[in-house]
Amino acid sequence: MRVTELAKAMETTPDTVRYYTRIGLIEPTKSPNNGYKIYSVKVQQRLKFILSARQLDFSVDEIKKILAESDNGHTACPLVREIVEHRLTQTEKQFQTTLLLREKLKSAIDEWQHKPNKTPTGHMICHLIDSFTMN
Amino acid sequence: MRVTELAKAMETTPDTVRYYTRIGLIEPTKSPNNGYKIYSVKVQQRLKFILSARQLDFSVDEIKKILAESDNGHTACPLVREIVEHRLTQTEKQFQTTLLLREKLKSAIDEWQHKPNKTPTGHMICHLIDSFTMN
DNA sequence: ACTTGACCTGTGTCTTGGACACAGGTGTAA
DNA sequence: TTACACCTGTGTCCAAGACACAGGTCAAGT
Repeated sequence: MRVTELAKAMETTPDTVRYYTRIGLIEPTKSPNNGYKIYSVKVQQRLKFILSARQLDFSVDEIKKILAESDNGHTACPLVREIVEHRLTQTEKQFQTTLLLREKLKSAIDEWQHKPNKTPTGHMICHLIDSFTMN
Repeated sequence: MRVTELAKAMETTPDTVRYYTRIGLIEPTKSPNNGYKIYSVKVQQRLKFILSARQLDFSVDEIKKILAESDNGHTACPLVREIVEHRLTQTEKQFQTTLLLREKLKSAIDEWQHKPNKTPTGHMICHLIDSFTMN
């Protein structure tokens, strides 16, 4: 398979496949006649794994480590468990941050509803934001 | 004021001040003797505005546009209203995404609890992830 | 055989918002 | 004077691809 073909089969983009190839996560062979990259079924399975891990928001670097472990014949499971735990705590934080931002934005919109537009003065750029200072 | 002094006064980092300076959001003058950048009170107010907008997750590029409008003597308020609306819808999406990810991670951890660690085989890298396919 | 044109290829560069590294300058104390 | 802590500007780096681009491929049409 060539890059676009593989991308379609795995429901991702050619650029993503190229990127993973570029950083050495997957290793195609070179077609001798035109130099195009050729991906085997084995590589396709590997890509599937990578994409699944990405769905769980594993970083590419983390995935690289997992694959390295696996390539050496060792269990990657403990590492995977560790990463997923870490990612959950991070996601919780992210969740709180997003929640807070949402509230900020809502209350800004709310607060600005009955305020007029103003021309900037020397010491004020936009009174909406200038007067909207939160913690 | 010099860079670190300004950063401390505005509760941000010198690197942030340098960055905004580098991209032209704020314009210090040069000290003639040592070439250091000197920030006026006017610039400090401008930086305060920028940081406030960043708190609402405005992008630096959006802020640049707002400042440009204001620098030309026009109201930036309509633009600000537009951006904040847009940012809210984006944040809502982000919120849903984070929510979904959190659930995924939780159910992964849950599901993996009673599964053993396994050594990789030729067609399997980590059975935890390999068997965890969602939507 | 030739040509058109659509699609495909690899490689190089760009993105965000700063963080970090680094060589050298400044300033105060001894 | 020297030592040393701190400060400075500039250059580079980060993640995870997206995008641009010059050139290659291939089937259809002539």
